[in-house]
Amino acid sequence: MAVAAQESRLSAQTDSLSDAAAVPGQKSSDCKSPDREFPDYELIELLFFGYRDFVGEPDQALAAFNFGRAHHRVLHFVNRQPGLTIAGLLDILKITKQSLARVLKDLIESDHIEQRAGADDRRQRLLFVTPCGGALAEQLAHAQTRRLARAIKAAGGREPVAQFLTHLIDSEHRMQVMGEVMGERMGEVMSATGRGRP
Amino acid sequence: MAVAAQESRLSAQTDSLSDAAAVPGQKSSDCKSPDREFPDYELIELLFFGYRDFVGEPDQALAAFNFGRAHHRVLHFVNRQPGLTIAGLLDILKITKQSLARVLKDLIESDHIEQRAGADDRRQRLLFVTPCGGALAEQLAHAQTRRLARAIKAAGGREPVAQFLTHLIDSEHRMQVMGEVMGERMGEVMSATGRGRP
DNA sequence: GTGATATGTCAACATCACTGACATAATTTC
DNA sequence: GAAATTATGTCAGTGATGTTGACATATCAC
Repeated sequence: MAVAAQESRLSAQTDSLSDAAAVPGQKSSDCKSPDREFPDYELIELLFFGYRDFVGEPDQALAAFNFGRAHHRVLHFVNRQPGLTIAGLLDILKITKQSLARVLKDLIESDHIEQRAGADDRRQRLLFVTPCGGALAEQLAHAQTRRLARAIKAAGGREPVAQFLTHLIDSEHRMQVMGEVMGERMGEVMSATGRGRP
Repeated sequence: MAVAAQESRLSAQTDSLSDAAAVPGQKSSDCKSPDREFPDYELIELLFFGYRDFVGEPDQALAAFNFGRAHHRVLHFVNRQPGLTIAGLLDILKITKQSLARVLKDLIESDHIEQRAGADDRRQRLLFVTPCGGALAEQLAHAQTRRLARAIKAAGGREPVAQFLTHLIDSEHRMQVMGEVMGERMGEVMSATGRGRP
């Protein structure tokens, strides 16, 4: 009703902002100009909803311990990279020392993670999961793996999915991330006190 | 498209084989216990890092407006579903009225979103993006679309990715989400005052 | 010994989520 | 037409997670 007329008026003014503001119908799906591609709203939203459920499942399980998503991330990476240092963890998570300290304190007090002084550098606090923490980390990872397996099956293969996710990462970070994700493959056999990330 | 579907179906059979062989870059191929599968840490982490960068880019752009991720989500869905109601938005975002009220207030005061009384039910506040808000929403969506396009290219096709993300969603929610994501496709031609979500 | 490094900690603050309670207006129902 | 229901607004309080900046301590490296 009055709405369409209003928008027409408004869009007439904002001609300079042209394409973006040539709004009335929001877009023109009929004209598929190659220079001005229509946003891929579908995938944007599927990624939103998919990720939400993906992390929502662990979130629920962690709520029983009064843990949140931040605890999960710390527990996950310490489980993955035994002997990880504080600095290493900060570099992976890209959060501040204080944010980490809070959740790490919880995890240590609840006996899910333990610290040991570094063998070579005794300033460092090497982080390890306890049996209890390792079990929890694995349990959560298994649930997520089951979900991933289902999704991979629907996708028709794991490799396209891995490629997709890898290239969702900023190209500047990609190599660093790959190193972290794949790290265990290379330096698998290490002494427990050896560094997780040299 | 049809090609992708065919490929999915065809490769579905060989997947169990290829995956079983390809995935376990993680664990060694020595012990492949079927009951106790090794967690897919790689994908879990790629999803974490990939999603972080995917939402990180909009986050940066929104910081200039003193907006956060919550503002982005609201702006996105209102842009996508013109005439969306408060209740509809709450149902999509799965947050509380208060959480929504805060960011919505910001978006309305900054002239990115506007409200109008419902035509049939005047209790409802139908939400619309302003030209300004629509432009911002589109700009952000375009940046994310470029990133997705790159990742899709690496994956070798869009359909597997869409399937993967769709099946990452809890099966109980999937249909509802599909309805929201695909909604615009079906009820494309609507008057501006028509409901976004009947 | 001096300076850099790894970590711990404190105070203060912002964002985004939550709960519960209550108010208002419009619609629906009987 | 009164009563119940619905859609929304709003207030007060809380919690989780992130931020900055400053400062303390132990250890290493030269």
